Amino acid sequence: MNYSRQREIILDTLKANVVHPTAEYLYAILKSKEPNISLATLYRNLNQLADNGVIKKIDGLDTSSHFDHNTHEHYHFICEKCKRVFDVSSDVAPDIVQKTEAETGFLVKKYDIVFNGICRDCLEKIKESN
Amino acid sequence: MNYSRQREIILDTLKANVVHPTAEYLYAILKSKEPNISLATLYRNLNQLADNGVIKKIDGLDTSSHFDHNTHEHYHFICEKCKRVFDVSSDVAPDIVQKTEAETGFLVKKYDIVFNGICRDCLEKIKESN
DNA sequence: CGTAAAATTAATAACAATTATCATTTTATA
DNA sequence: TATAAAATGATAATTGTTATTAATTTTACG
Repeated sequence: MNYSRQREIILDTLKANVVHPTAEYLYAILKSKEPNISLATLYRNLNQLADNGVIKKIDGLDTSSHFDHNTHEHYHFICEKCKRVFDVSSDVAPDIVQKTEAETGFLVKKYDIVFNGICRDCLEKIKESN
Repeated sequence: MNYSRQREIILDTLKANVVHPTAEYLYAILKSKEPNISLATLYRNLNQLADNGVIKKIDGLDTSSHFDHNTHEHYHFICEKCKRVFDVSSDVAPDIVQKTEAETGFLVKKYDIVFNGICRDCLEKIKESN
């Protein structure tokens, strides 16, 4: 991977985001910093960064991929009401890779856990309106 | 959900499949039984069956959704070599929903675990060729 | 430094998977 | 059996993403 100004800006922008943005969301922000950046450049670099383990690509949350600068082991929860994505600690599934490899005899290279449901804020709102 | 001949055939075909087919794969099989069936009908019914909990939609394995007639709690593994999809027992992550709800205060409605790696057969083949 | 090879870019065409539309047909039930 | 709701087939449209290409930028090295 050679240096590229665009990739640096993409990574910086992702790091500055507490959310787990989609490419489309990131693109809107990037456009204001770097008006000539191309959507293809964004996708190319996000995939490249993910392939090199610098960031993480999250699939299965909704129709598009999301991207996460936090590469520490953790999972994700998407709220069906507000659509926000939250982190879930890896404590909820201890030793899952070792257990899976032991059970199957397969080699696990990567894995992900995705939860769907209602977040605490939205649960509160529902409770209030009743 | 009213009865429909096409939906019955779709469900029967899915049940007869040990694999976890994509819509495209299923469509090829269906065509031979029911030549006039439409791809839109297939997608419509797969989503409908999944929404009603009759089958399960698996996302995040590869670029397309896969469908599973087995609705018992279990996870999936896709081999990056042979592309086959395998079941993984729910034992590898005991009480994950309760733990997640306790940790987050969120309501978990559904979740899925997807593993990527190399299956035992492909590991053997790699070992042999060395 | 200068320059050639390799990597990256912007722009956009192309693609694959899925969903929407709509006129017609099938199903449930009064 | 008449009628309203549900489902269908055909296909257009949409969405998210990747491929192509000519131009530009970056890197390696003489």
